[in-house]
Amino acid sequence: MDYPITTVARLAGTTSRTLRHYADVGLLEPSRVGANGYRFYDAMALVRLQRILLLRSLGLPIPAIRALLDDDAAAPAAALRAHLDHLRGEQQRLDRQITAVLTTVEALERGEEPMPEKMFDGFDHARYREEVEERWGIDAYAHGDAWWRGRSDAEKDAFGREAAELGAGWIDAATRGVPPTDGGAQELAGRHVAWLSSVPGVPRDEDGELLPEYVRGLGAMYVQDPRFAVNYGGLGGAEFVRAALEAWLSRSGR
Amino acid sequence: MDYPITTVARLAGTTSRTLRHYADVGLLEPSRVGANGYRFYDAMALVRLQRILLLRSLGLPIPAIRALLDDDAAAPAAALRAHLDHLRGEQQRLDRQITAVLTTVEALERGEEPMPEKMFDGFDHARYREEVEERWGIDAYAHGDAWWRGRSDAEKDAFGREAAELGAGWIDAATRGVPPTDGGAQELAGRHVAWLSSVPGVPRDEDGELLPEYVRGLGAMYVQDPRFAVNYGGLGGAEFVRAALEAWLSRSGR
DNA sequence: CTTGACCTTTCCGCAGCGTCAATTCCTACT
DNA sequence: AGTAGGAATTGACGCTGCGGAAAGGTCAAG
Repeated sequence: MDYPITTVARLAGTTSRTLRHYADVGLLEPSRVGANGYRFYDAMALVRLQRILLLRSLGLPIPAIRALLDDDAAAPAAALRAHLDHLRGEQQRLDRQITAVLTTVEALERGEEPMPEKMFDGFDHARYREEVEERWGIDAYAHGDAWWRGRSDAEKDAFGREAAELGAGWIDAATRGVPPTDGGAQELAGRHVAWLSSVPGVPRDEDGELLPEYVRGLGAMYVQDPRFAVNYGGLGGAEFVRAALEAWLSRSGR
Repeated sequence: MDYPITTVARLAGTTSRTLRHYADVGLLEPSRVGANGYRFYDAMALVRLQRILLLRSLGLPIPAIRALLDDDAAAPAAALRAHLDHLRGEQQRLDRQITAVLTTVEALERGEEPMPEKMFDGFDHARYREEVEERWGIDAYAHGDAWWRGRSDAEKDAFGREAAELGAGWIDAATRGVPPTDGGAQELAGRHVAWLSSVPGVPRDEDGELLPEYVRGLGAMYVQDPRFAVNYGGLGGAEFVRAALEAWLSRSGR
């Protein structure tokens, strides 16, 4: 007792194309193939199909399903838990992406320029000040604009160039796969802080050192706001920068 | 002043292949192409690249980015809000999938059969009873097993056949795109309730009618548990069934 | 015998690049 | 000038899970 392909497809709520595909990838063979090449499926095949469709509705990839169904020693619960971890990872990624889109949309609707204007800048001036002041409540850049306009073109260029070099260095370090505590990354962190420190008006302690809170706040901002993250190769790069800055702070006695 | 492709890729935290791909799909053309075919990018191209990478890091598809950057009349905020809706939809889908995987994993670890055993059944007996009792606290199937074992093979077959026909009908209705309040769907709902009602031991009121709470609970269970949803073509089908049952209940005076 | 429904295989398409492969180009060193 | 080596180029295939179209067999009914 077996049934032709369309009947099976209707019964199981899928398509004949899918059934052929499953046969192609060795996931579900028809129980019988007529002399004319027609495929037929019996009860056992239907049970297997139900299982396949269940697992696919849970999002498992086809090779995982094959392993689960074919390997007698396979532990379904363990496989599903692993899949669950993967799904949770996706969920977190989505969450972060949503907040990133949201901050960008809100900035846009406040009338801010959402995208970098100055090449190699990585340090868009007005934007930077507004963000820092609004979000972190720090009176940085009180005289920022005046300072910037007071620089010579060569000085502006040098500042921008260092920004670009830092960006490229961070991107390189982040994609090389070394930990943020790595020597190279820590050197970058030092340079980054020095670069920040070259700006007058940023918040400092009595010794003239940047406030660690300020550096931490910037790190958080790099991660949260894609308009900054883009300067470090995207979200992953920004997270690397934040971690490296954090490590640098704790290593240099906060 | 322009830069070769690898330099630009490193600066922007991407790859030369990606830049070529963007040129292929008309998203970012190099500002200059040497006589030898080499690509070079100037400051304007870099700015555009930064914007592209920012938008991609937000998850926007390439055609949307092209529309945003090329169409002067495009409203970036609106596009991003639309994208946000899409992301939220994905998030909800993920949430539901995660709970589905979780219920399956938990059932598995309680030692239950996670997958359908009886073809055309859609009504696995022991499972059904356990689920209903455990989850909905209803003393259904008090005599269920005895009743089932007492049936003749022909009766079992008829019961299973009706289950299969209902399943196929639901799948068909759900994929046809009609609303759950549609006449055909409502007729299915009626048949479904009658089918459920043919089982002794299910909870009823004084008139012998199924308790609406019981029907509602089953509808919720079809949606939440993929082991049931699979009988209705997956999550979407199960949601259709739940909605149709709900509508049927309210139309038949609760 | 023809129609029409259902079946077959085969191949392109999709999103966004990664990853060869084969080839050419530029720079630097001898 | 020759040559090695690094960097660039253009194809073209691969991946995921099928959808869909083309071109053609099969089968029951009229």
